[in-house]
Amino acid sequence: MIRTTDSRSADAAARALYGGARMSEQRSLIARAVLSATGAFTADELHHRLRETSPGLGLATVYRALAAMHAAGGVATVGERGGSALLAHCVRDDHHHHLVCTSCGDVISVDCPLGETALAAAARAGHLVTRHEITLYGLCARCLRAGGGA
Amino acid sequence: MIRTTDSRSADAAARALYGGARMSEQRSLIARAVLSATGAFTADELHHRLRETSPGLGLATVYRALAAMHAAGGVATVGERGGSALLAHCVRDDHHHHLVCTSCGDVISVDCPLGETALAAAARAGHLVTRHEITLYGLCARCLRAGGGA
DNA sequence: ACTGAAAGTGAGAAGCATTCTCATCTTGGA
DNA sequence: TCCAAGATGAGAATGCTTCTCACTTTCAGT
Repeated sequence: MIRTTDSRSADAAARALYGGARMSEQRSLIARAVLSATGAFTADELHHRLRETSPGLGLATVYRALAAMHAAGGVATVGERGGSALLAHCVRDDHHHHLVCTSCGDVISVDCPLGETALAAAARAGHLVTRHEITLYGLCARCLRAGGGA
Repeated sequence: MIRTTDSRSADAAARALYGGARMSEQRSLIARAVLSATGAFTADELHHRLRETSPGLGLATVYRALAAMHAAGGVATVGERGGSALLAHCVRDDHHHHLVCTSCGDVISVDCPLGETALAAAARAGHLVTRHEITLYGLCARCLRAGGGA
């Protein structure tokens, strides 16, 4: 395997994304691309990015690696863009959601805004909420300052 | 056009779903199926249901009619099931969300649980939330009483 | 280091929901 | 009634994602 500078710590971080499963050179590359990604990405975007340095990498491999990381909690689905799932690197293991910046694509983790009281209306009516999905879109602080609000 | 009992009021209700656009026999049938649906449905489910009485009805026609109703605000996307979009009849024109009963498929409209304070965390960090999507899954009061919680 | 079974890979086919194309009706205002 | 805009049905096309298959790589146990 070709090793680059800082490969040991990068390997450890990459391996962590898969939750300790078997590691291949391709999965390592994919994990590093996920770790170095700024913000959200689609599987296809990640594949294109990786193709620049690894022309032989298959799209199915990217999907499989992302699925493995998803299962291990290393990446999360944070929304959708143009019909494709938007993914992002995520290490928080507590319950939270994501704010996707529609300007730069960056992803900010936010605490779940749904508390006991917020769901009181449903509870009062006798319903039980067992699962919820929240996706937030907006502008991150940087883009907001840069004039995104103009 | 074949007319059934109560067709005049049904027509009016059906027409309203499209927001006053041109009306065809097929669109009328589709709108009535939407109005009589109990809970959420996918485009394909609706098509199958309609096929029983209207064998010639095309799937594309159902998709087009649903898109028209969606644009007019007569139906809303309330979640997803097995890769297909879950739709439901919805007439509330204020901002709200939907609770999909995972047992019977019924859909309950709920007020948006996100208030000013709920988004304070994002605001404090300097971010701006411009759009959000919330999908709630759980059990409706009826299924809960019927032992769904067992 | 060697071995073998389990797991990963690449290419392309397949699956699926949804949209588009096009020739042919319908609709509804003039 | 007339007719242009709009709707329809069948199937092709599209795009995302998953599966298949033959082959290669990984790694625990030796």
